[in-house]
Amino acid sequence: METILIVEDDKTIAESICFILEKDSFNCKWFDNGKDALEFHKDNEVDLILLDVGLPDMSGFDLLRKVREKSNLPVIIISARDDESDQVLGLEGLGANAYVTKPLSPRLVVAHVRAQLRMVKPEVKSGDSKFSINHAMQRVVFMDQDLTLTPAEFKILSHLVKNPNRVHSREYLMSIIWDRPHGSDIKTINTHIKSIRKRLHELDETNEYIETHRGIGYSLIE
Amino acid sequence: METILIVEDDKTIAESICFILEKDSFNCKWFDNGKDALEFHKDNEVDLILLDVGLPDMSGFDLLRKVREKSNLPVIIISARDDESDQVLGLEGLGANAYVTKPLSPRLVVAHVRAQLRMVKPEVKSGDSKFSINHAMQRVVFMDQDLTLTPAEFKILSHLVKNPNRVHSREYLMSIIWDRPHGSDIKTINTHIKSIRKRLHELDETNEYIETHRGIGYSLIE
DNA sequence: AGTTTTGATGAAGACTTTATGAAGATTCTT
DNA sequence: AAGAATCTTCATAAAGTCTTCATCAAAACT
Repeated sequence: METILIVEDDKTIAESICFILEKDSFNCKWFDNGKDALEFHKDNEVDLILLDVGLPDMSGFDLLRKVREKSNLPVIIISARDDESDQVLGLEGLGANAYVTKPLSPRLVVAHVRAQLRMVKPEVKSGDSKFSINHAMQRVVFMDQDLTLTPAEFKILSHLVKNPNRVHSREYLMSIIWDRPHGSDIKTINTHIKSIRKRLHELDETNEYIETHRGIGYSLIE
Repeated sequence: METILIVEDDKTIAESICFILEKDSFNCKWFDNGKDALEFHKDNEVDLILLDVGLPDMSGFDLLRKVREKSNLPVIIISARDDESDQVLGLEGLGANAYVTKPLSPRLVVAHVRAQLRMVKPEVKSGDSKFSINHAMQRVVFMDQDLTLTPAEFKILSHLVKNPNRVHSREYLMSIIWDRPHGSDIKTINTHIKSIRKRLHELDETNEYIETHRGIGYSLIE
């Protein structure tokens, strides 16, 4: 599920956007200031940012600049001002991906969000990957065969399959296994990865599909 | 060079957009009707479409639908109407990527074009450097190939790539590797630079990309 | 030219992170 | 409640990475 980060100091607006997005089965995280949002972005996997440029603690543009130092993810700017030079600065200078002006309709926001995410994650579905997901059966299909996985293994592997070719930190993979915080050892993930690899090897000796990124986490290679 | 297809029946608008885009070194192709534009798109490589929804022969939405049957390329809709349900239909239903309303400023159009192309072709962005950063995989891309780097090497090289053509002291590069103060020998950096150079040489014998500045530090040359 | 300083290089060892197998703890099923 | 499956922890092995050191080469200085 995609995580959308909303940075918006107007609670009413934020809540209505969140409400719509979550009804559309996005995972929504709201911050009313730039500092906390940056913090969250640093430690968590975020798929898109909705950013109000008029924040109390720092300019939205500053926040965007900071985000862009580290990542490339889609950012949609929300602005009260329909000011052209602001738009150009945001889009061109700082690398925002879209710009919507207030008053904004929730439907339109969702439309923009979808339009951006469609570009970033085009081939979640049936590419020529050796993997696919059978949600109904809670199974991952690998080379046309159903993999027998434990619940934790399924959560991890299906996430990797949905987001291949990118690194996922152990912390993030942990958060996928548990709904609520759980003070377990981060190395637990190593063990789960080990058993997933073992199951994959039973069907395909030759290749290594899960790659280790030292000091960071794991990724699935297509 | 990127080819932009403009579908717009107002000659004045089309010309001014073309003028700006070509000054920005895009290759621009203008059609005043949907049929010819579709024809062109079928036989030529197009990187982005700027589409006026109010066309004489067919609705821009129909054109968009036809384009989407075959390809996924970014489409920016130009509309005289600031009508929300049109926007939602274009963005969500038909898969447009952005929506701008008239009257439109050329600078803003270029900003939107760049914002879209940046997503599709990440390397188009600033300059034609041989380096870019693959954030998702925590890798530096050099001449279209992923470099395998250790964590310390990635931290150093990605910093150099983000800030090319300027000298970075060893002290500063050290501070990038460690979060907290760490009483290590400053010459450690020399060794890291050595191994980064070695990896670069494996892909490109001829050139020297990292320059030594005696008594100061290192810089990356573009 | 000779001396001094600074950087490059290759290799060794210390250190850190990950893999692995197995045991204990927990949860689920029957 | 017993048994099975799963999850977590732990100890140890293995792999990978970082730092240091000795030596050589290059540049700067006298």
